[in-house]
Amino acid sequence: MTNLEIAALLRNIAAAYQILGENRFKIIAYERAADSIEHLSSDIKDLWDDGKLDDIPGVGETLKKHLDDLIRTGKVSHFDQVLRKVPQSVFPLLLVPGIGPKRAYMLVSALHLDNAGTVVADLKKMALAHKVAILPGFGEKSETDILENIKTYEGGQIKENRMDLPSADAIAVEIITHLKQISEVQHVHPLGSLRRQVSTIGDIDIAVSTTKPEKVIDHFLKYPYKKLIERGSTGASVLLHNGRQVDVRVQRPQAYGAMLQYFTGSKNHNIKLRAYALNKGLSLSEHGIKNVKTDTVRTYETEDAFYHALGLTCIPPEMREDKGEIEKAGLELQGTSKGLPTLVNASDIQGDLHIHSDYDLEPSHDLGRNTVHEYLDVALKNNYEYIGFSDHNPSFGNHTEKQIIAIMKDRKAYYEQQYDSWIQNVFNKNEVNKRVHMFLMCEVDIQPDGNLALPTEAFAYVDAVIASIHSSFTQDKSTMTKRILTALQKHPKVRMFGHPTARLLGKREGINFDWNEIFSVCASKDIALEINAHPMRLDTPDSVVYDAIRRGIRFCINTDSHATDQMELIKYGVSVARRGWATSNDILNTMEYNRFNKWLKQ
DNA sequence: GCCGTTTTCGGCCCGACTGTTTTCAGTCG
Repeated sequence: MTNLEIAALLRNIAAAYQILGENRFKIIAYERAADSIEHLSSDIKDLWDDGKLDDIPGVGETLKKHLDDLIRTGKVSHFDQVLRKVPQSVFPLLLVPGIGPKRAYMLVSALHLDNAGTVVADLKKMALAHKVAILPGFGEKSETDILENIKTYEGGQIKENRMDLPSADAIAVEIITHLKQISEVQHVHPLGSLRRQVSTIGDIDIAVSTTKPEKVIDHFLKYPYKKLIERGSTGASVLLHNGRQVDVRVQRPQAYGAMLQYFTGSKNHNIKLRAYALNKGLSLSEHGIKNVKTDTVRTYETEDAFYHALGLTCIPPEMREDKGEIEKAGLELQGTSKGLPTLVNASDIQGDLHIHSDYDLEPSHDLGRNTVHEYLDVALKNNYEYIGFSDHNPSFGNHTEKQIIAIMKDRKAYYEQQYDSWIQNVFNKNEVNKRVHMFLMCEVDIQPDGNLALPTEAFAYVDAVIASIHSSFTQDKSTMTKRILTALQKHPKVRMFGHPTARLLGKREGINFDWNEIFSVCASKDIALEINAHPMRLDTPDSVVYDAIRRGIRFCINTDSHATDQMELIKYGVSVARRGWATSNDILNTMEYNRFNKWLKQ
């Protein structure tokens, strides 16, 4: 079962409990666990393998046992018992927006919608026949709303169809540009999962500070949208024509800090933070901090001031996932050395080591689209100290070993000649200063048997190799683990493991292997894991980065660019590192040239 | 059912919006 399927199952249990009138905190507990599992950035089976299911926020002894049964046997008898107590046709209805457990149960019972397979279509018929409006608690408006929402439901599940980060950025930039057209907008920030830089984004959340909330909301609603979801005095939500939801929330400038904090989340971070505050007699909301005893609310203009008022240093948004950041932020303010780590920044990056140029070495996979000179120009513009060209190896099937060796030799000569001519073009004689150094690398396929798709002799013509998997993704766990271990130890010039899980977000699940064994070999051979910054990959995943750092593993953040305009995507790789709590010491390509060179060619 | 820098028992994040209601329940984030 996937994380999403398990989350859905737990939500159904929560819904059943709600219908059955169970203790409401038990219901909340199931919902919270479902939320956590849905947003997990690693496969729950990996946590189960390591016996770390109760590391998941909201999963305790009981749920750990149930989940263990579920993963081992595919079923939990306690769950089945609970689910059997309510009509099965309520569950499909829960997927329709605006219909929760209570209303679903009411509709199913009152209208005798007994067929779980057709229940949504049956409800639609009933609504069209005006049989819904007459039910207690329903009315004309709810009947038309239900029809409207069924249409949305039929149009596809928006929730399962999350965006990559650049798509979300593009929408946010458009909305922000629109909002800034009026002078009443003082500050505006994208928040929610986008601000935390989660690997995929559902809704776009935006906060605005203003003294004229009504005017700002009116102006926001002039932006073209398909459907108004809701509108109130504190904000509005719309569905755009592209199917994406945008929530805009407004706040007075003097309380904007609380708004930023509240709207950035994550949900689990906020729940933990509010419980933490409650212990101190303080109640948190998007309006400020209330002293429970005196019932007075203080407002905060900035997030910094908001966290400080709780006795915490301001926690970077990428860390707000309830992984112990609140406790650490408290320690820091007490002056102990065990506070929050100083996260790596995009400006710390000194080079990009995974670049595909248009030099045709008859590779196994796609060529890049720009010339060596064009990439060097961008590297110079980015203030990089070095750049690594890592074209795919020449295809193994179409060449003899001898041919491959010859190709690699020619390639080395070509790159060196290109590099020399670039240096001469860019700098006049007096200024010759090789500010951008070049590494000649190669991204080499890890074959199904763990061999590398580059003859040993050809390694003489590269500085270093990135070993990556591009085929046979479905091998079983032990075969895959052995395959990777073999490849990483095949040649001393293998210095990085490229996009380790080979996942493509929303398209292809990651491959299955034993991370602990890979960590061990990376630690003993000082091999880096790549954080591939391509927004469809973001691989190594952030949760693995977090674990790996605790094992002493270091990383290299690369773009895997196939064109020069992709080099700017490095920022998304930096975000992954930050979400994994990486400092610049954990990221090898923050080192200046001499130190990096020494590491690469050790 | 979860959870602990005053607790292993006794609490549990907080508020907005909507529709159907005359004070609240359901849903959502």
